[in-house]
Amino acid sequence: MLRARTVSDKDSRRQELLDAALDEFFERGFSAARMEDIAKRAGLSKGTLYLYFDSKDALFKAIIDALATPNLEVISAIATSAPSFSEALDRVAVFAPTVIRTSKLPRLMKVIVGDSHTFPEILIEYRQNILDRILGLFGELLSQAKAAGEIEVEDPYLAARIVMGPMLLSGLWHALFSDTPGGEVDLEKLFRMHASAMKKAFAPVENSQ
Amino acid sequence: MLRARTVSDKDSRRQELLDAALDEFFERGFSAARMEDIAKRAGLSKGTLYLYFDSKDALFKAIIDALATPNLEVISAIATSAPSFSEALDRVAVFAPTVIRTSKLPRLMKVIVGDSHTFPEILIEYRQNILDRILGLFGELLSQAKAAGEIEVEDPYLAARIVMGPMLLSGLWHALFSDTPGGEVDLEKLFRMHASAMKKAFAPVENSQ
Amino acid sequence: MLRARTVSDKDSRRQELLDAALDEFFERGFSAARMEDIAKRAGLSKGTLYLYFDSKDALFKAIIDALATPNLEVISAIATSAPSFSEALDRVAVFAPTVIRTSKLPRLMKVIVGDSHTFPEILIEYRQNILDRILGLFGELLSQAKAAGEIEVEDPYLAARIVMGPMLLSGLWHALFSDTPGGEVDLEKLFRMHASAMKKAFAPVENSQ
Amino acid sequence: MLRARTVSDKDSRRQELLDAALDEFFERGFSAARMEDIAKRAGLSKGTLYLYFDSKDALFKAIIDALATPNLEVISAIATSAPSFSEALDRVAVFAPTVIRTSKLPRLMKVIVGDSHTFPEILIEYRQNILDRILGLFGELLSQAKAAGEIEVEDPYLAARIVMGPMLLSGLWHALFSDTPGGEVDLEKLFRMHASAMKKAFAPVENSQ
DNA sequence: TATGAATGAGTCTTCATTCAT
DNA sequence: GATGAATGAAGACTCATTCAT
Repeated sequence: MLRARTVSDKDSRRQELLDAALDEFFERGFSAARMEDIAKRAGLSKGTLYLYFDSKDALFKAIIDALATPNLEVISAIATSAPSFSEALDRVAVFAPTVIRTSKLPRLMKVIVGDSHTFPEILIEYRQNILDRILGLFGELLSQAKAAGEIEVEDPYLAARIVMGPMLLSGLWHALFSDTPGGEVDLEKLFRMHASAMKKAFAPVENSQ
Repeated sequence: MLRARTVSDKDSRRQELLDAALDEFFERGFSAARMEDIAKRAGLSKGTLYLYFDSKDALFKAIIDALATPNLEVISAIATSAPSFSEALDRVAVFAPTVIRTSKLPRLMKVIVGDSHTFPEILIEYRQNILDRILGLFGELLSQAKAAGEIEVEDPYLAARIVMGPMLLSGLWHALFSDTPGGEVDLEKLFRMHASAMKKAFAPVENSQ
Repeated sequence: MLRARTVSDKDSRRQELLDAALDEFFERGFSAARMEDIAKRAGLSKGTLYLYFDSKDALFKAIIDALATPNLEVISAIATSAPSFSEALDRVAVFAPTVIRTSKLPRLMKVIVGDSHTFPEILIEYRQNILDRILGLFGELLSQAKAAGEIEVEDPYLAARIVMGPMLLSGLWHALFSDTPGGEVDLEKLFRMHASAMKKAFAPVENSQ
Repeated sequence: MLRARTVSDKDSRRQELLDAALDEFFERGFSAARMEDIAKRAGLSKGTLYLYFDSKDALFKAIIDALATPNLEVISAIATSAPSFSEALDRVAVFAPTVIRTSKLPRLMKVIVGDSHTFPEILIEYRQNILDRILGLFGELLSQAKAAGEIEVEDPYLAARIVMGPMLLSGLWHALFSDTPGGEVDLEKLFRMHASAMKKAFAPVENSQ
């Protein structure tokens, strides 16, 4: 392989390694993934991989770091920019299928679920920094919608789990089964139904006298 | 260790090994789990473990076999015995927290998600025999409720994923985080809200003239 | 298995175990042979085998002991009872094919060649007590025939190796190849030719003027 | 250990490993030989051995492959280049002692006899490709000599076994006993006698009127 | 920087041997 | 005496990591 001379060369090579690693971790699991395979997948040799990451552990952590924040931001953008709960659900219905199909998020979810045990402290950190944040955003959204009289809900932060549940299910399902016969799901239709269902689920009770 | 002489001795020892294995696979992942640790957790030696299971692979498959069907049946019982969709949701609200807290199902879910790659064929089989079945049961339930005019829903079998989503989320969450500070969730409240939300989500539109 | 009550019961059971062990050692080699398989082959359990032989090593040694002397005696009988070298060869021609085909000798030869390294001291002992003895008997036979003017030979004890060579070859060949296609040898014909060839090989030079 | 960088470095290291493996297989038998000992004997570590051979099995097969053909060729050269049976025997008398004392052939013979059971298919192949070929060469030699009136023999291809027998005996004997007291054999003398004995054994009957 | 040869700790699996029943 | 469950030492093989080139 040619040498990476410039800083941006190094950055892009680093990124290729992260991508390759996520793929291998996803396909084989952290323990079973081989450093040499990761390097090869990125078109490099085993030794070179170690110029970029000190260890397999470091590689794992780097993946989490590299993906957690951006993903959080995307989701955050959807949740916070929407003027209403209803509008947020519509945006989810539009974006979720694409995110599930094209982003690394579903693969990352699978890796985190599957290999979390390797670094318990990372798992806790991840939950606090990412998952709690995301649930908090949706909880906040519901909370504000409730305050605005848009919806009626007992505990907005718990309700966020009801809203997010189908997304997790769809993401993991896609990661695990999308390429097996009978494993395809019509995500567009599903999330259209999801938006509509959630709107009705939390709609204020009509007291129309 | 005392000797297992009778058939039932051997059965119970086999069961202890399966339990120990699920725990180890759950805590460390299939690859990283050590046969010796599994044996020790069951109070036996490495060699003895091999009297009961031919290999690590066989142990993994035995876990799936031993747990898949019973779990399917429990869920099936809830879904099919209910006289209505509404009643089924109420039952889920009652049982789900207990199942999530006390059964092996959440740990099994985590293991299957995390180590699915080890035996791709098992994963597919599991999806077809268990997951598709469960989703199918709920889909059927929704379908019948729709036919009975109890609910209004575009695609009952897709809607089943909306209903199941929060269960998966709660199960995995419990498996991963229930023992970490801040990871507890009020499952009773959550599933009460879930039942109520789902009832409203698919309630027929009131045409109140 | 029924208990061996009488002394002769025990003897015959011991013999069955020795036979089974020779078979397994022959088929798998000493290292790879499993005590359990030996026991099963004799219709007994692993534990019972240890009532008769203290260890795998002891079993190996017992085989040598049990077979070495009788075999030596049979050969000795042929070599010493013959009134002449010529007559001895004729008897070999008659007996060798049967011995090769039906006795344990060829299998024993293979085991000794193959697993001798396990017990170097046994190998040396075996050479001295059995092989040197057999070669010595034939050497003696040749020596006497030379003294009697029946044959002409430079070194009778070395010549014995020329006479014995084809027997070893045929024995090992039979042990290794007799049951594979194309591995059969017409032993009767071979040893008839052998007898005739050896008679001529060592015949005194005719100085018939 | 220094690194093998060039192709020829790797070739020679491979050869060292083959030599070490033959030694270990010869001394301990295939089953009992330890990969680590083989590696150490070649001055390498266990892991490095696996860079050159995929498995213990592969190592065994590689030994056969590496030695079978060259040995066949040497023998073939002696057998086919001789102008007469008599001349061939004289050449054998010259070469056999050296081959037995210095080549790997006797050790290989012992390994093949002793560990044949490990790979039955290799054994059959070896018999067909090497042993049958060698016996065939000598058979052919005898056959031509017979046609030329040099010798008189009923079945030249069977007679080859009579000629070869002492070579096998001497080879195995040397491999097993040459380094034990009393195990030395005067090979030069033996093969001189062998040549002379075989010439006489198959000499045409003098019909001297 | 980049490479891949070398290493050895770590893990699955086998099996001789023991011993409770 | 007979059995086979239990044990743990031993060995094949893998792979993260190092480092000479």
